[in-house]
Amino acid sequence: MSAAIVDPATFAALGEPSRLRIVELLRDGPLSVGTIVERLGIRQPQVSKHLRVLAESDIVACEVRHRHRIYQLRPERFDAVAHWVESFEQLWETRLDSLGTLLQNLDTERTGKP
Amino acid sequence: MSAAIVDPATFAALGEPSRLRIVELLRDGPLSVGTIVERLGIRQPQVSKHLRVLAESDIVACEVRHRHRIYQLRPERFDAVAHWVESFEQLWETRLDSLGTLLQNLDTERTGKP
DNA sequence: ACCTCATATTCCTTGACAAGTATATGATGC
DNA sequence: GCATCATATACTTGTCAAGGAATATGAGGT
Repeated sequence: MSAAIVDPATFAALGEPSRLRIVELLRDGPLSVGTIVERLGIRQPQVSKHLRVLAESDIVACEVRHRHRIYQLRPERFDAVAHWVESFEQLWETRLDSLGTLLQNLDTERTGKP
Repeated sequence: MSAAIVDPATFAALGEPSRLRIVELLRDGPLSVGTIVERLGIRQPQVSKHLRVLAESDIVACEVRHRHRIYQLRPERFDAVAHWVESFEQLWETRLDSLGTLLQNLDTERTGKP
């Protein structure tokens, strides 16, 4: 149980700004497509498309409710990501000094963009 | 402290398969570019480019070590992701039955990809 | 100064993906 | 059955990012 694997597609799905907004909206509870549309100010087709991507990554699930389609987050993927991150954090402590002061004051002025 | 925000760019960076592989390689410790190249079998220029993206997202840090450049993971982003995920997981328990059996046996045969 | 190793950068091409618009589906009520 | 509401899909277009190949940079050693 050392590895902790996560499908890159999960991250890719969350990497799109609008999709991340949708996910954060759904954190507070299930919502219909129409509600998401009006809350985020994105057009309905794009919302549907984004939800499709999220559904294909098993990040959300859909339930048909009367006339509406209610989308909700699925815990499994979040658990997977949680475990994945944990598998990294365990090592910070373990390795705090294993390589000495390899990176001590790493301010590393990073790559200047034009 | 309710929100827990993560830059979508962080997820986007991790969403690229090769980049995720690099990150997982680095989980076991800092590595030089050349080592990553030979371990993953990706060409050097792409590795450098991927590392650039990861560095711009503050996922990795670079240290010049003699002739080599040693890349290492930076804990901060992982902490951020960890908190972000936690902000979701706290709600699963809270809401376990709030909508009844909304998603019970959700096997949802998802959209068949070719 | 030159050569070489290690890595970064540029240019090019190609494929993926998101937004926009229009249209299709599908259930519901009349 | 027809109209309508809610949502999904199709098609087009523009943009951006990844891979490939070649080249540039830059530090070390001699």
